[in-house]
Amino acid sequence: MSDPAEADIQELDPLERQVVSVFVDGVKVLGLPRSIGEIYGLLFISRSPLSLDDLVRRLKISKGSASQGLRMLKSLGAVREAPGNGGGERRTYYEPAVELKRLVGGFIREQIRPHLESGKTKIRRLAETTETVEDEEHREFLKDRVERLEQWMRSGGRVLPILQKILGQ
Amino acid sequence: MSDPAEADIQELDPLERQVVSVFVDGVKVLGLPRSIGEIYGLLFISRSPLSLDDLVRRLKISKGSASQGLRMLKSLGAVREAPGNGGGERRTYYEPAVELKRLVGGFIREQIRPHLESGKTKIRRLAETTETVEDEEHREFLKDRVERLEQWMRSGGRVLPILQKILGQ
DNA sequence: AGGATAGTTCAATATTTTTTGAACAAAGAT
DNA sequence: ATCTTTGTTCAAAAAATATTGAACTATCCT
Repeated sequence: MSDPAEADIQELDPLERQVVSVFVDGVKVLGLPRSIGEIYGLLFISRSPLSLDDLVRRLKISKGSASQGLRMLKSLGAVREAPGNGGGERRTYYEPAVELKRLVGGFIREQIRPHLESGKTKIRRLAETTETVEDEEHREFLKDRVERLEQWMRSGGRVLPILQKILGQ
Repeated sequence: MSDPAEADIQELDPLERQVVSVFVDGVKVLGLPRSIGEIYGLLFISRSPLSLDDLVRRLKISKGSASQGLRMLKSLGAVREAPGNGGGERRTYYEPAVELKRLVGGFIREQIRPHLESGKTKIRRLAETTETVEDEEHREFLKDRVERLEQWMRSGGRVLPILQKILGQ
């Protein structure tokens, strides 16, 4: 069942390690866990799709980590299941999405938008609280600040599509 | 020396708590520690500049946290020392920078650019490693991937100034 | 049905990051 | 010169986050 010629490859070679390290750094900037970077990095530099088990073996991470990592990467649209490995193959193989547009889109959709939304909600509530302040001068100051927050949110909303457009090339 | 009427204000009022909470969420998205959000948030909603000691008392954080937090916020250009509180005042007071342009600029300069730079360096080294691969077909595949990484970095570099421009309004 | 292989879930553990607090440094006041 | 107030530093403690691994579910194969 096992193909020794492939199964024996365990450790990452130096080049693979370099690539993984680039992505580990990359995802850290985005606030995602290291395992995400490792998984995506290895997929990115592999010529053929890898199974969950390949990732576990080669990266020496737990099955749990690999499973959760793949789930998140799928939700971000950063990996997809490799299409039709013909006949009776049960295991699923994964390949990376390598178009920046798609990666950025997924990140914005999954990680940025939700926070922007919940921020807007909080700020709306804040605006209401502001109204109840008795002292007029103070109230005007607060309104001014809340107004500014709302402006920031609007700018944020405007900038995302533009970001996507520029990075989709 | 102490002005009881002011010094007695300890707890944050509900509105202040709401604002602080918005900023705590906000900085979390950016990958900055909660204390940064608390400090900036309280400054943002305060009508007059606050001293390090005010922050410690009102936010119930340690002097160390306040000091380090203020240092980071200064480096980001997100707070500045309040100008000339006249005569013999030794303590320094801080006020927030409230222009989005400045905040975004500081964040990009301090948090994004350095990572972009070190990423580029790593990728340059990677390109060299790629050259040493014997098998031509494999080498060509790797070159293709590294090329793509370089493209991503270029896109990143191009997008930052545009971001700043759009948010500077 | 029973066995084997693939993959998921989640409580416990490990790691990383942040915060604290006490010692220290700087500088004005007496 | 010494005391006092203000602020900084950094090792240790606490909190937050990620990873593990074992129990579980699903599905295919005989």
